[in-house]
Amino acid sequence: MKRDSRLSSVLHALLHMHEADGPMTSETLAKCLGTNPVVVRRTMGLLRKTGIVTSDRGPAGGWRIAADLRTVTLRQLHAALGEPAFFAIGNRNETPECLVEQAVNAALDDTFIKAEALLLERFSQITLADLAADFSRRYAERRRQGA
Amino acid sequence: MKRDSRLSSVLHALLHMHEADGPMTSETLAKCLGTNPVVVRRTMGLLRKTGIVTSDRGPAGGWRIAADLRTVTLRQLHAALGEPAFFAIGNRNETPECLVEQAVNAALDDTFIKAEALLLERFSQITLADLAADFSRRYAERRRQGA
DNA sequence: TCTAATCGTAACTACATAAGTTACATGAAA
DNA sequence: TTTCATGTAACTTATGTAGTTACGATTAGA
Repeated sequence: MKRDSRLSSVLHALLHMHEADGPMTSETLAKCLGTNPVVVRRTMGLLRKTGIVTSDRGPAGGWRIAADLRTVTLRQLHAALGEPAFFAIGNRNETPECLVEQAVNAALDDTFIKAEALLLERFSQITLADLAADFSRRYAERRRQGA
Repeated sequence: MKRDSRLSSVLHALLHMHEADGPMTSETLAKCLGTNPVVVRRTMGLLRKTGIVTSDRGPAGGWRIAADLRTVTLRQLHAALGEPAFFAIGNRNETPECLVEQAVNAALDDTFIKAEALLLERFSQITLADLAADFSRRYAERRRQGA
């Protein structure tokens, strides 16, 4: 099963945009991510709808961050992407008549609901500013080691 | 992305086998699950490899549970199925050069590793006997309510 | 106004994987 | 020997992200 890597992609893109002076084009971002400009536009377009980024056409156009990094959480980004499913495992039938299957679903649902709550909770606590700070630490560390 | 429902399926099948007197055929199990006998054989075959069930060919053949329900956990069943991925979301690139992407991966990995640990922990605490008992409660409840 | 840069988007292909299906070989019981 | 049942290969279907091609729309600047 192919994994959805859009959250990873937009985080990567947003941090590069944060480091950049002006707007970044889909072309440039695509090179950073190792993908295609159309994929970038398609995915970033979802963030534009919620006001996290803006885009401008024409020469000197491109993508810019439109929000304070301290206020944008991973949870908001996940929501902006349409809240894709976290889990690759699920029930065979969500509303079964069979009592056996109801017992099975109850056990699995209980577990997955708790795991999803944990994920959402953590996602709501991590901001873009946190990631930017972590990048800065890694950058300083690499320079310190002369790499 | 299509969800893997094999764990749900084998749990459903195992509880029906537990309730049954003798062995159950792939045909019968397929009807319980609303699927195809070949799918049943393919999936149950994975459990046979780890000794959780046995199968016999010929007339009066079929599938039987070969383990004590109190000793079989959801974690063991997940392992028997080949430890399919829990998450439908992942990193774009698992071993990036880019420091930005490393920071992104670190944040996501930290969250997903903790969630996976929670899932495995809970799965290791739930046995087939627990599910069978829950089914019995539901069954008694339905009878009590005259349904 | 013309040109080039850039996004917006439709339409199609590629890919991965569980599930479903068909077909047939293998083996066991009566 | 017949029948029932599993074992398994091979193929199709379903689903959704990712990748690609193509082209229209918009904008800055000469």
